[in-house]
Amino acid sequence: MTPPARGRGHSRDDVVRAALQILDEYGLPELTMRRLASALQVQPSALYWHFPNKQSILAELSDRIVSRDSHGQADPEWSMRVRAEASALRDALLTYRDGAEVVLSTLALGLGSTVAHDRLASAIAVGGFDDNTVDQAATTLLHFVLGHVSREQQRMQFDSLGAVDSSSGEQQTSATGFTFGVDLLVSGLQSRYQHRSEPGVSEPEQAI
Amino acid sequence: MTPPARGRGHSRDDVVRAALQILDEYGLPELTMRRLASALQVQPSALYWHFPNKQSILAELSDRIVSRDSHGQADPEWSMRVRAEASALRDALLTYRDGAEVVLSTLALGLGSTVAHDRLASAIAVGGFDDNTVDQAATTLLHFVLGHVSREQQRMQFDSLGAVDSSSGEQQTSATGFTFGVDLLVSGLQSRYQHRSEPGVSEPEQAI
DNA sequence: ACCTGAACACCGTTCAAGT
DNA sequence: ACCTGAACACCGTTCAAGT
Repeated sequence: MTPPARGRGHSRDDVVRAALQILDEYGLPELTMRRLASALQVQPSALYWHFPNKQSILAELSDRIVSRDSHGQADPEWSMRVRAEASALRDALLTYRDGAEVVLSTLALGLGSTVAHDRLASAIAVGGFDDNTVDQAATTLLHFVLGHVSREQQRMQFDSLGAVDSSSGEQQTSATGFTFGVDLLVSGLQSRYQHRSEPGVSEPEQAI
Repeated sequence: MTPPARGRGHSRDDVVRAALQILDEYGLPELTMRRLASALQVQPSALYWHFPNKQSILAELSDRIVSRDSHGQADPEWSMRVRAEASALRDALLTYRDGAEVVLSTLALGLGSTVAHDRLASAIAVGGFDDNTVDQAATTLLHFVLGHVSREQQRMQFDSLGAVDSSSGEQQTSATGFTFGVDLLVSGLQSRYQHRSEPGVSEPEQAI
């Protein structure tokens, strides 16, 4: 099963991969249906056999960018797990040019999967918080990560055009700011709900 | 001083006010240069005498939306002040349809003023944190507020099209989620830096 | 100071028709 | 199953010229 069915034409996956390449190489504003079509040596209208519209292509890109799993083994400590998950998400977004913007705009339209939110949520859930807290905290953290990386990538693009000083400080400042924000949220969770977990080591407390 | 100089034509301010009205009435996707021009009974090219391009108009809108001051007198307690400032920003964004999106996209392009960030920062600064902490926390909070309200407005728009159940729960859930996120960040600040408060500034601030 | 007229170089999307 | 050809209904922006 999962039949190849490859006659001559392109598959849906070909479209997505070409789109990802244009995105990474030239950025989101250059990712047009016409340009994507010509990269596949096809008429623009041909794309509409594979996808109903441009936004659905962007939603697919968003899912692929975010779904790139990376992290090593999971830390038993929930707060470390949250940090690791947040960093993994940041890394995934940084993998493609304008990655955060793509995910952000897809989210703003209510499209795309919830995998990013869910990954953060399940890490937080290890801390034994109630479902509502887990969901809200995951949403807050997701907003922060997307906003932060979006600005990070914006600055990267800005710097790449006539940067005077692209020396040491910038990336460190970015990563430091990221860590700061994540830690702030983790601290907030710890201080307000720490009393819900037992003082032992790594015990199977969970929400769902 | 501040000469009227009103001959016959429109002022820069006329353009902005017309744009704000289109934004609020029909939403961001309908706010095109051509539509804006026709609302002013003018050719599209006339807009380029007032502004260099569309993005600069959006940046101006962003500033106006965010600059709407509202809050009553300032609470002496820094954490209450932060909550009030965050709520005021949310209210300002909710004043215009797609308000959060406009500000978010302007911020993403590195345009617009920093007044939103600065207001949050000065509220946090009352807590006596070091400059770096103030700046990072303000950025984190700003990202959260923009992300949250953006989703809120997206849902409002979605619900307005064929909503089955627009009854009680929704707005309460939204406002609750907002409060939760702000409180989470405030708690994070309190738990990690409470010991840093300055002796002579105001009064001893206390948590919870 | 403020705008017109006309054009340029694009967009996303639809749809009948082809193979 | 996958694509072409041609069109539709738009965009933002430029620029000489007008008053």
